[in-house]
Amino acid sequence: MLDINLVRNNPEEIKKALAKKKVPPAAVDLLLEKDIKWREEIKKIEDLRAQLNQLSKARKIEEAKAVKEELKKAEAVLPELETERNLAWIKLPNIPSEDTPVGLDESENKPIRKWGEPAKFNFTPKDHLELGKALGIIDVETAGKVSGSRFAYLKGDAVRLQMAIIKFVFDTLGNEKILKKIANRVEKGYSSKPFTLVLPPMMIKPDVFKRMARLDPGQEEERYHLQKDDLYLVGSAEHTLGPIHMDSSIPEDQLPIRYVGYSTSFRREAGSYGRDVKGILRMHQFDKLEMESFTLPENSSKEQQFIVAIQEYLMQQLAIPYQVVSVCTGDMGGPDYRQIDIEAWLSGQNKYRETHTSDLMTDYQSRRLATKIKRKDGKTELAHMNDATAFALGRIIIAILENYQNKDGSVTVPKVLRKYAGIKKIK
RNA sequence: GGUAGGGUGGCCGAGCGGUUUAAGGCGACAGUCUUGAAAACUGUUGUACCAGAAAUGGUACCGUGAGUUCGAAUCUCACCCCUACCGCCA
Repeated sequence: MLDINLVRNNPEEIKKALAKKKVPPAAVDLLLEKDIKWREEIKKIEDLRAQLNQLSKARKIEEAKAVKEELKKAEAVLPELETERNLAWIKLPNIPSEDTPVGLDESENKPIRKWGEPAKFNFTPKDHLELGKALGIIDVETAGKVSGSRFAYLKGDAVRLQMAIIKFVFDTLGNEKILKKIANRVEKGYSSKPFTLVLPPMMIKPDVFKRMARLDPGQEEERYHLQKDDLYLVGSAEHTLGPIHMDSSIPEDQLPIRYVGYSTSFRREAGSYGRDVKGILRMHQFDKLEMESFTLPENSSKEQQFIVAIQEYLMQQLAIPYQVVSVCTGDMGGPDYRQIDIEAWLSGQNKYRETHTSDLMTDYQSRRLATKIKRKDGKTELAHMNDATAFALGRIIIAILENYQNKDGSVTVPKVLRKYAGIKKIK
Protein backbone atom coordinates (compact mmCIF):
# COMPACT_ATOMS: atom_id res chain seq x y z
CA MET A 1 0.00 0.00 0.00
CA LEU A 2 0.97 3.63 -0.45
CA ASP A 3 2.33 5.89 2.28
CA ILE A 4 -0.81 7.45 3.76
CA ASN A 5 1.03 10.66 4.61
CA LEU A 6 2.09 11.04 1.02
CA VAL A 7 -1.54 10.77 -0.07
CA ARG A 8 -2.72 13.21 2.60
CA ASN A 9 -0.09 15.83 1.80
CA ASN A 10 0.08 15.59 -2.00
CA PRO A 11 -3.34 14.41 -3.17
CA GLU A 12 -3.18 16.17 -6.54
CA GLU A 13 0.22 14.74 -7.43
CA ILE A 14 -0.91 11.28 -6.42
CA LYS A 15 -4.01 11.61 -8.58
CA LYS A 16 -1.89 12.66 -11.54
CA ALA A 17 0.54 9.77 -11.08
CA LEU A 18 -2.17 7.16 -10.58
CA ALA A 19 -4.20 8.42 -13.53
CA LYS A 20 -1.44 6.93 -15.67
CA LYS A 21 -2.40 3.57 -14.21
CA LYS A 22 -6.03 4.17 -15.13
CA VAL A 23 -7.05 5.03 -11.56
CA PRO A 24 -9.85 7.64 -11.43
CA PRO A 25 -9.18 10.69 -9.18
CA ALA A 26 -12.31 9.80 -7.21
CA ALA A 27 -10.50 6.74 -5.84
CA VAL A 28 -7.96 9.01 -4.16
CA ASP A 29 -10.69 11.33 -2.86
CA LEU A 30 -12.50 8.32 -1.45
CA LEU A 31 -9.46 7.33 0.58
CA LEU A 32 -8.99 10.89 1.86
CA GLU A 33 -12.63 11.07 2.90
CA LYS A 34 -12.55 7.68 4.66
CA ASP A 35 -9.26 8.62 6.27
CA ILE A 36 -10.66 11.81 7.79
CA LYS A 37 -13.67 9.98 9.18
CA TRP A 38 -11.43 7.35 10.68
CA ARG A 39 -9.12 9.94 12.22
CA GLU A 40 -11.99 11.84 13.78
CA GLU A 41 -13.24 8.67 15.42
CA ILE A 42 -9.85 7.50 16.66
CA LYS A 43 -9.22 10.92 18.19
CA LYS A 44 -12.56 10.78 19.97
CA ILE A 45 -11.85 7.31 21.33
CA GLU A 46 -8.35 8.13 22.50
CA ASP A 47 -9.54 11.25 24.31
CA LEU A 48 -12.24 9.26 26.09
CA ARG A 49 -9.76 6.58 27.02
CA ALA A 50 -7.36 9.14 28.45
CA GLN A 51 -10.23 10.47 30.53
CA LEU A 52 -11.13 6.99 31.70
CA ASN A 53 -7.52 6.21 32.63
CA GLN A 54 -7.40 9.36 34.76
CA LEU A 55 -10.65 8.57 36.55
CA SER A 56 -9.61 4.98 37.18
CA LYS A 57 -6.37 6.06 38.74
CA ALA A 58 -8.30 8.40 41.04
CA ARG A 59 -10.79 5.58 41.80
CA LYS A 60 -13.69 7.76 40.72
CA ILE A 61 -15.71 4.71 39.91
CA GLU A 62 -19.09 6.27 39.20
CA GLU A 63 -17.72 8.92 36.84
CA ALA A 64 -15.58 6.32 35.12
CA LYS A 65 -18.65 4.19 34.49
CA ALA A 66 -20.31 7.05 32.61
CA VAL A 67 -17.25 7.67 30.44
CA LYS A 68 -17.02 3.97 29.75
CA GLU A 69 -20.53 3.93 28.31
CA GLU A 70 -19.62 6.74 25.95
CA LEU A 71 -16.41 4.97 24.98
CA LYS A 72 -18.27 1.79 24.13
CA LYS A 73 -20.53 3.68 21.74
CA ALA A 74 -17.60 5.36 20.04
CA GLU A 75 -15.69 2.10 19.73
CA ALA A 76 -18.60 0.35 18.12
CA VAL A 77 -18.37 2.66 15.11
CA LEU A 78 -14.65 2.30 14.54
CA PRO A 79 -14.27 -1.13 12.88
CA GLU A 80 -16.52 -0.20 10.00
CA LEU A 81 -14.71 3.09 9.42
CA GLU A 82 -11.41 1.25 9.53
CA THR A 83 -12.53 -1.39 7.04
CA GLU A 84 -13.79 1.23 4.62
CA ARG A 85 -10.57 3.20 4.90
CA ASN A 86 -8.47 0.10 4.34
CA LEU A 87 -10.48 -0.97 1.35
CA ALA A 88 -10.02 2.43 -0.28
CA TRP A 89 -6.35 2.35 0.66
CA ILE A 90 -5.36 -1.02 -0.77
CA LYS A 91 -7.22 -0.23 -3.97
CA LEU A 92 -4.63 2.40 -4.86
CA PRO A 93 -1.73 0.86 -6.80
CA ASN A 94 1.88 1.92 -6.49
CA ILE A 95 3.02 5.10 -8.22
CA PRO A 96 4.79 4.35 -11.51
CA SER A 97 8.36 5.54 -12.07
CA GLU A 98 9.05 8.61 -14.23
CA ASP A 99 10.71 6.48 -16.89
CA THR A 100 7.73 4.14 -17.27
CA PRO A 101 6.04 4.71 -20.63
CA VAL A 102 2.47 5.94 -20.28
CA GLY A 103 0.00 3.74 -22.10
CA LEU A 104 -3.32 1.96 -21.91
CA ASP A 105 -2.40 -1.64 -22.61
CA GLU A 106 0.15 -4.18 -23.79
CA SER A 107 0.35 -2.59 -27.22
CA GLU A 108 2.04 0.46 -25.75
CA ASN A 109 4.88 -1.38 -24.04
CA LYS A 110 8.23 -0.14 -25.30
CA PRO A 111 10.94 -2.51 -26.49
CA ILE A 112 14.25 -1.23 -25.09
CA ARG A 113 16.72 -3.56 -26.78
CA LYS A 114 16.97 -6.79 -28.68
CA TRP A 115 19.56 -9.54 -28.37
CA GLY A 116 20.30 -12.36 -30.79
CA GLU A 117 19.15 -13.13 -34.30
CA PRO A 118 16.16 -15.40 -34.73
CA ALA A 119 17.41 -18.56 -36.39
CA LYS A 120 16.65 -18.96 -40.07
CA PHE A 121 15.29 -22.36 -40.92
CA ASN A 122 15.39 -23.99 -44.32
CA PHE A 123 12.10 -25.67 -43.41
CA THR A 124 8.86 -24.54 -41.79
CA PRO A 125 9.48 -24.48 -38.03
CA LYS A 126 6.95 -26.32 -35.88
CA ASP A 127 5.44 -25.10 -32.64
CA HIS A 128 6.41 -26.65 -29.32
CA LEU A 129 3.31 -28.81 -29.00
CA GLU A 130 3.79 -30.45 -32.36
CA LEU A 131 7.45 -31.06 -31.57
CA GLY A 132 6.80 -32.23 -28.03
CA LYS A 133 4.06 -34.61 -29.07
CA ALA A 134 6.14 -36.19 -31.81
CA LEU A 135 9.09 -36.58 -29.46
CA GLY A 136 6.83 -38.09 -26.80
CA ILE A 137 7.84 -35.55 -24.17
CA ILE A 138 4.66 -33.44 -23.88
CA ASP A 139 1.30 -35.11 -23.33
CA VAL A 140 -1.71 -32.85 -22.88
CA GLU A 141 -4.35 -35.41 -23.94
CA THR A 142 -3.75 -37.76 -21.03
CA ALA A 143 -3.45 -34.82 -18.66
CA GLY A 144 -6.82 -33.60 -19.96
CA LYS A 145 -8.43 -36.89 -19.05
CA VAL A 146 -6.77 -37.07 -15.65
CA SER A 147 -6.80 -33.43 -14.53
CA GLY A 148 -8.57 -31.34 -17.15
CA SER A 149 -7.51 -28.64 -19.53
CA ARG A 150 -4.36 -26.59 -18.95
CA PHE A 151 -2.48 -29.51 -17.44
CA ALA A 152 0.28 -31.55 -19.03
CA TYR A 153 2.57 -34.47 -18.53
CA LEU A 154 6.19 -33.65 -19.24
CA LYS A 155 8.15 -36.81 -19.88
CA GLY A 156 11.57 -38.18 -20.62
CA ASP A 157 14.03 -35.66 -22.02
CA ALA A 158 11.69 -32.74 -21.21
CA VAL A 159 12.18 -33.67 -17.57
CA ARG A 160 15.94 -33.94 -18.05
CA LEU A 161 15.86 -30.52 -19.65
CA GLN A 162 13.89 -29.01 -16.75
CA MET A 163 16.21 -30.50 -14.12
CA ALA A 164 19.20 -29.23 -16.09
CA ILE A 165 17.82 -25.69 -16.17
CA ILE A 166 17.18 -25.72 -12.44
CA LYS A 167 20.71 -26.84 -11.68
CA PHE A 168 22.12 -24.34 -14.16
CA VAL A 169 20.26 -21.45 -12.52
CA PHE A 170 21.18 -22.48 -8.99
CA ASP A 171 24.82 -22.83 -10.02
CA THR A 172 24.79 -19.40 -11.64
CA LEU A 173 22.94 -17.41 -8.97
CA GLY A 174 24.91 -19.03 -6.18
CA ASN A 175 28.23 -18.21 -7.85
CA GLU A 176 29.78 -14.94 -6.70
CA LYS A 177 32.34 -14.84 -9.52
CA ILE A 178 29.70 -14.84 -12.23
CA LEU A 179 27.56 -12.33 -10.34
CA LYS A 180 30.52 -10.03 -9.93
CA LYS A 181 30.94 -9.75 -13.67
CA ILE A 182 27.25 -9.00 -14.09
CA ALA A 183 27.20 -6.51 -11.19
CA ASN A 184 30.17 -4.62 -12.62
CA ARG A 185 28.22 -4.06 -15.82
CA VAL A 186 25.55 -2.27 -13.80
CA GLU A 187 28.02 -0.27 -11.74
CA LYS A 188 31.63 -0.93 -10.87
CA GLY A 189 31.77 -2.54 -7.46
CA TYR A 190 28.03 -3.11 -7.09
CA SER A 191 27.17 -5.89 -4.66
CA SER A 192 27.72 -9.37 -6.06
CA LYS A 193 26.35 -11.12 -3.00
CA PRO A 194 25.10 -14.54 -4.10
CA PHE A 195 21.48 -15.60 -3.94
CA THR A 196 20.41 -17.99 -1.22
CA LEU A 197 18.84 -21.09 -2.74
CA VAL A 198 15.33 -21.73 -1.40
CA LEU A 199 12.62 -24.35 -1.68
CA PRO A 200 9.73 -22.31 -0.28
CA PRO A 201 6.32 -23.45 1.00
CA MET A 202 3.70 -23.68 -1.73
CA MET A 203 0.78 -22.90 0.52
CA ILE A 204 0.19 -19.60 2.23
CA LYS A 205 -2.11 -18.13 4.88
CA PRO A 206 -4.74 -15.65 3.66
CA ASP A 207 -3.57 -12.76 5.84
CA VAL A 208 0.05 -13.09 4.69
CA PHE A 209 -1.11 -13.38 1.10
CA LYS A 210 -2.98 -10.09 1.55
CA ARG A 211 0.04 -8.43 3.10
CA MET A 212 1.93 -9.32 -0.08
CA ALA A 213 -0.79 -7.42 -2.02
CA ARG A 214 -1.48 -10.63 -3.95
CA LEU A 215 -4.92 -11.44 -2.58
CA ASP A 216 -6.66 -8.12 -2.75
CA PRO A 217 -10.25 -7.84 -4.00
CA GLY A 218 -10.34 -8.97 -7.61
CA GLN A 219 -7.40 -11.32 -7.24
CA GLU A 220 -9.16 -14.10 -5.31
CA GLU A 221 -10.55 -15.48 -8.55
CA GLU A 222 -7.05 -16.30 -9.73
CA ARG A 223 -6.13 -18.28 -6.60
CA TYR A 224 -6.67 -21.87 -5.55
CA HIS A 225 -8.09 -22.06 -2.05
CA LEU A 226 -8.01 -25.08 0.25
CA GLN A 227 -11.18 -24.64 2.21
CA LYS A 228 -10.62 -27.17 4.97
CA ASP A 229 -7.41 -25.55 6.11
CA ASP A 230 -8.03 -22.00 4.85
CA LEU A 231 -4.78 -21.96 2.89
CA TYR A 232 -4.04 -20.81 -0.64
CA LEU A 233 -1.77 -22.43 -3.20
CA VAL A 234 0.93 -19.97 -4.24
CA GLY A 235 0.80 -18.45 -7.70
CA SER A 236 4.56 -17.93 -7.62
CA ALA A 237 7.50 -18.54 -5.31
CA GLU A 238 7.37 -14.79 -4.81
CA HIS A 239 4.35 -15.24 -2.60
CA THR A 240 6.24 -17.11 0.09
CA LEU A 241 9.69 -15.61 -0.55
CA GLY A 242 8.45 -12.05 -0.05
CA PRO A 243 7.17 -12.56 3.51
CA ILE A 244 10.39 -14.16 4.78
CA HIS A 245 11.30 -10.95 6.61
CA MET A 246 7.86 -9.73 7.58
CA ASP A 247 7.57 -8.05 10.99
CA SER A 248 11.30 -7.61 11.29
CA SER A 249 14.11 -5.12 10.79
CA ILE A 250 17.17 -6.05 8.77
CA PRO A 251 20.43 -4.32 9.76
CA GLU A 252 21.73 -2.16 6.92
CA ASP A 253 25.02 -4.05 6.57
CA GLN A 254 23.21 -7.32 5.81
CA LEU A 255 21.67 -5.90 2.64
CA PRO A 256 21.11 -6.74 -0.09
CA ILE A 257 19.44 -10.04 0.76
CA ARG A 258 18.80 -12.17 -2.29
CA TYR A 259 16.86 -15.38 -2.68
CA VAL A 260 16.28 -17.65 -5.62
CA GLY A 261 13.38 -19.99 -5.06
CA TYR A 262 12.10 -22.96 -6.97
CA SER A 263 8.44 -23.81 -6.66
CA THR A 264 5.37 -24.83 -8.53
CA SER A 265 2.98 -22.00 -9.37
CA PHE A 266 -0.77 -22.54 -9.30
CA ARG A 267 -3.11 -20.31 -11.28
CA ARG A 268 -6.77 -20.70 -12.00
CA GLU A 269 -6.47 -18.62 -15.18
CA ALA A 270 -10.04 -17.48 -14.63
CA GLY A 271 -11.04 -15.09 -17.38
CA SER A 272 -8.51 -16.32 -19.91
CA TYR A 273 -10.57 -19.23 -21.19
CA GLY A 274 -9.95 -18.79 -24.87
CA ARG A 275 -6.36 -17.60 -24.64
CA ASP A 276 -3.30 -19.70 -25.36
CA VAL A 277 -5.18 -22.98 -25.11
CA LYS A 278 -2.67 -24.74 -27.35
CA GLY A 279 0.29 -26.43 -25.73
CA ILE A 280 1.83 -25.59 -22.39
CA LEU A 281 2.17 -21.82 -22.61
CA ARG A 282 -0.59 -21.08 -20.10
CA MET A 283 -1.11 -23.75 -17.46
CA HIS A 284 -2.89 -24.16 -14.15
CA GLN A 285 0.34 -25.51 -12.77
CA PHE A 286 3.90 -24.80 -13.80
CA ASP A 287 7.33 -24.68 -12.20
CA LYS A 288 9.27 -21.49 -11.89
CA LEU A 289 12.59 -20.20 -10.58
CA GLU A 290 12.09 -16.84 -8.95
CA MET A 291 14.43 -14.16 -7.64
CA GLU A 292 13.45 -12.00 -4.69
CA SER A 293 15.62 -9.32 -3.19
CA PHE A 294 15.54 -6.84 -0.32
CA THR A 295 17.57 -3.63 -0.56
CA LEU A 296 18.06 -0.14 0.74
CA PRO A 297 15.71 2.33 -0.97
CA GLU A 298 18.58 4.13 -2.69
CA ASN A 299 19.77 0.87 -4.26
CA SER A 300 16.53 -0.64 -5.43
CA SER A 301 16.59 0.69 -9.00
CA LYS A 302 20.18 -0.46 -9.39
CA GLU A 303 19.14 -3.82 -8.00
CA GLN A 304 16.47 -4.08 -10.65
CA GLN A 305 19.04 -3.32 -13.34
CA PHE A 306 21.24 -6.01 -11.84
CA ILE A 307 18.39 -8.50 -11.85
CA VAL A 308 17.49 -7.75 -15.46
CA ALA A 309 21.17 -8.14 -16.33
CA ILE A 310 21.05 -11.59 -14.71
CA GLN A 311 17.97 -12.50 -16.71
CA GLU A 312 19.72 -11.43 -19.89
CA TYR A 313 22.85 -13.32 -18.95
CA LEU A 314 20.82 -16.49 -18.46
CA MET A 315 19.09 -16.05 -21.80
CA GLN A 316 22.39 -15.37 -23.54
CA GLN A 317 23.86 -18.51 -22.04
CA LEU A 318 20.98 -20.44 -23.57
CA ALA A 319 21.47 -18.42 -26.76
CA ILE A 320 17.78 -17.70 -27.14
CA PRO A 321 16.99 -14.41 -28.94
CA TYR A 322 14.96 -12.01 -26.85
CA GLN A 323 13.85 -8.45 -26.42
CA VAL A 324 13.72 -6.38 -23.26
CA VAL A 325 10.50 -4.46 -22.85
CA SER A 326 9.59 -1.55 -20.63
CA VAL A 327 6.03 -2.32 -19.54
CA CYS A 328 3.70 0.67 -19.80
CA THR A 329 1.58 2.12 -16.98
CA GLY A 330 -1.62 0.51 -18.22
CA ASP A 331 -0.18 -2.99 -18.39
CA MET A 332 2.03 -3.12 -15.30
CA GLY A 333 1.14 -4.77 -12.00
CA GLY A 334 -0.56 -2.76 -9.26
CA PRO A 335 2.30 -3.02 -6.75
CA ASP A 336 4.91 -2.13 -9.39
CA TYR A 337 6.95 1.05 -9.54
CA ARG A 338 8.70 -0.21 -12.63
CA GLN A 339 8.15 -3.41 -14.59
CA ILE A 340 10.53 -4.77 -17.17
CA ASP A 341 9.69 -7.88 -19.17
CA ILE A 342 11.80 -10.15 -21.27
CA GLU A 343 10.18 -11.71 -24.28
CA ALA A 344 11.79 -14.73 -25.86
CA TRP A 345 11.68 -15.36 -29.57
CA LEU A 346 9.44 -18.31 -30.38
CA SER A 347 10.26 -19.64 -33.82
CA GLY A 348 7.13 -21.77 -33.99
CA GLN A 349 4.90 -18.73 -33.49
CA ASN A 350 7.21 -16.34 -35.30
CA LYS A 351 7.02 -13.74 -32.52
CA TYR A 352 8.31 -12.66 -29.13
CA ARG A 353 6.38 -13.95 -26.10
CA GLU A 354 6.75 -12.98 -22.45
CA THR A 355 8.94 -15.38 -20.51
CA HIS A 356 10.33 -13.17 -17.74
CA THR A 357 9.18 -10.24 -15.71
CA SER A 358 11.02 -8.02 -13.26
CA ASP A 359 9.06 -5.99 -10.73
CA LEU A 360 10.41 -3.22 -8.55
CA MET A 361 7.79 -2.70 -5.87
CA THR A 362 9.68 -0.06 -3.82
CA ASP A 363 8.07 -0.03 -0.34
CA TYR A 364 4.57 -0.93 -1.55
CA GLN A 365 4.72 -4.51 -0.25
CA SER A 366 7.10 -3.97 2.64
CA ARG A 367 4.72 -1.44 4.23
CA ARG A 368 2.04 -4.05 4.91
CA LEU A 369 4.62 -6.78 5.55
CA ALA A 370 6.42 -4.49 8.00
CA THR A 371 9.77 -5.47 6.50
CA LYS A 372 12.19 -2.78 7.58
CA ILE A 373 15.82 -1.88 7.44
CA LYS A 374 17.78 -0.58 10.38
CA ARG A 375 20.31 2.11 9.50
CA LYS A 376 23.67 2.34 11.21
CA ASP A 377 22.41 5.34 13.19
CA GLY A 378 19.55 3.22 14.55
CA LYS A 379 16.78 4.73 12.43
CA THR A 380 14.41 2.34 10.71
CA GLU A 381 12.62 2.64 7.39
CA LEU A 382 10.86 0.36 4.98
CA ALA A 383 12.90 -2.00 2.82
CA HIS A 384 12.56 -1.98 -0.95
CA MET A 385 11.65 -5.21 -2.67
CA ASN A 386 12.41 -6.56 -6.13
CA ASP A 387 10.87 -9.68 -7.59
CA ALA A 388 11.74 -11.30 -10.89
CA THR A 389 11.63 -14.47 -12.92
CA ALA A 390 14.84 -16.42 -13.34
CA PHE A 391 13.12 -18.95 -15.59
CA ALA A 392 9.51 -19.99 -15.97
CA LEU A 393 10.29 -23.58 -16.79
CA GLY A 394 7.33 -24.35 -19.02
CA ARG A 395 7.87 -21.32 -21.17
CA ILE A 396 11.62 -21.67 -21.40
CA ILE A 397 11.23 -25.27 -22.51
CA ILE A 398 8.89 -23.99 -25.21
CA ALA A 399 11.53 -21.50 -26.30
CA ILE A 400 14.24 -24.16 -26.39
CA LEU A 401 12.12 -26.61 -28.37
CA GLU A 402 11.10 -24.02 -30.94
CA ASN A 403 14.47 -22.29 -31.36
CA TYR A 404 16.62 -25.41 -31.32
CA GLN A 405 14.52 -27.61 -33.56
CA ASN A 406 15.97 -29.45 -36.51
CA LYS A 407 14.45 -30.44 -39.81
CA ASP A 408 14.02 -34.06 -38.74
CA GLY A 409 11.95 -33.01 -35.70
CA SER A 410 14.76 -33.51 -33.21
CA VAL A 411 15.83 -30.77 -30.83
CA THR A 412 19.42 -29.86 -30.04
CA VAL A 413 20.09 -29.23 -26.35
CA PRO A 414 21.64 -25.77 -25.70
CA LYS A 415 25.36 -26.09 -25.06
CA VAL A 416 25.39 -24.91 -21.43
CA LEU A 417 22.70 -27.41 -20.48
CA ARG A 418 24.33 -30.49 -21.98
CA LYS A 419 26.49 -31.41 -19.03
CA TYR A 420 23.51 -30.94 -16.71
CA ALA A 421 21.02 -32.81 -18.90
CA GLY A 422 23.40 -35.60 -19.87
CA ILE A 423 22.11 -35.47 -23.46
CA LYS A 424 22.99 -33.47 -26.58
CA LYS A 425 19.86 -33.95 -28.54
CA ILE A 426 16.24 -34.83 -27.96
CA LYS A 427 15.04 -37.26 -30.60
C1' G B 1 -5.28 -36.24 16.30
C1' G B 2 -4.13 -37.24 21.92
C1' U B 3 -1.52 -35.94 26.58
C1' A B 4 1.68 -32.64 29.35
C1' G B 5 4.43 -28.16 29.81
C1' G B 6 5.24 -23.38 27.72
C1' G B 7 4.72 -18.31 24.82
C1' U B 8 6.64 -11.30 28.86
C1' G B 9 11.16 -5.93 25.58
C1' G B 10 17.25 -7.23 20.99
C1' C B 11 18.15 -11.80 24.41
C1' C B 12 17.56 -14.29 29.41
C1' G B 13 14.05 -13.84 33.16
C1' A B 14 10.60 -11.91 37.49
C1' G B 15 5.68 -10.34 38.01
C1' C B 16 -0.30 -13.56 38.46
C1' G B 17 -6.31 -7.27 39.72
C1' G B 18 -4.40 -0.70 41.22
C1' U B 19 3.11 3.14 43.31
C1' U B 20 4.14 -1.79 36.48
C1' U B 21 5.90 4.38 34.45
C1' A B 22 7.08 -4.19 33.24
C1' A B 23 11.86 -5.73 38.54
C1' G B 24 16.72 -7.85 37.84
C1' G B 25 20.49 -9.48 34.48
C1' C B 26 22.90 -9.77 29.59
C1' G B 27 23.77 -7.22 25.17
C1' A B 28 24.07 -2.54 22.49
C1' C B 29 25.06 2.78 22.47
C1' A B 30 27.06 7.34 24.83
C1' G B 31 30.04 9.58 28.66
C1' U B 32 33.90 9.60 32.81
C1' C B 33 38.72 7.48 33.67
C1' U B 34 43.01 5.80 30.15
C1' U B 35 48.63 6.82 25.60
C1' G B 36 44.99 3.09 23.67
C1' A B 37 42.00 -0.90 25.22
C1' A B 38 39.82 -3.73 29.11
C1' A B 39 37.67 -3.23 33.83
C1' A B 40 34.88 0.00 36.86
C1' C B 41 31.34 3.84 37.32
C1' U B 42 27.27 6.99 35.22
C1' G B 43 23.50 7.56 31.76
C1' U B 44 20.56 5.97 27.45
C1' U B 45 18.10 1.89 25.13
C1' G B 46 11.05 -0.88 21.65
C1' U B 47 7.07 -0.41 17.92
C1' A B 48 2.72 1.66 15.73
C1' C B 49 -0.96 5.32 15.46
C1' C B 50 -3.39 10.35 16.60
C1' A B 51 -2.68 15.81 17.46
C1' G B 52 1.30 19.50 16.63
C1' A B 53 5.66 23.78 12.63
C1' A B 54 8.37 21.86 16.64
C1' A B 55 9.18 20.97 21.68
C1' U B 56 5.87 17.81 23.35
C1' G B 57 1.27 15.50 24.66
C1' G B 58 -2.13 11.38 24.06
C1' U B 59 -3.55 6.14 22.80
C1' A B 60 -2.40 1.06 22.07
C1' C B 61 0.87 -3.14 22.39
C1' C B 62 3.35 -8.89 27.72
C1' G B 63 1.35 -15.20 21.36
C1' U B 64 -3.77 -13.76 18.72
C1' G B 65 -8.96 -12.59 19.27
C1' A B 66 -13.17 -11.90 22.35
C1' G B 67 -15.00 -11.20 27.45
C1' U B 68 -15.30 -9.77 33.00
C1' U B 69 -13.90 -5.01 35.71
C1' C B 70 -13.93 1.86 37.26
C1' G B 71 -9.00 -0.56 36.37
C1' A B 72 -6.03 -6.72 33.19
C1' A B 73 0.76 -8.91 31.66
C1' U B 74 -2.26 -10.75 35.94
C1' C B 75 -9.12 -13.44 35.93
C1' U B 76 -12.58 -16.23 31.99
C1' C B 77 -13.35 -18.40 27.02
C1' A B 78 -11.75 -19.61 22.09
C1' C B 79 -7.83 -19.99 18.79
C1' C B 80 -2.58 -19.98 17.11
C1' C B 81 2.42 -21.26 17.81
C1' C B 82 6.59 -23.74 20.39
C1' U B 83 8.74 -28.13 23.23
C1' A B 84 8.39 -33.27 24.77
C1' C B 85 6.03 -37.99 24.46
C1' C B 86 2.14 -41.11 22.02
C1' G B 87 -0.65 -42.07 17.35
C1' C B 88 -0.39 -41.51 11.94
C1' C B 89 2.80 -40.58 7.87
C1' A B 90 7.31 -39.59 3.39
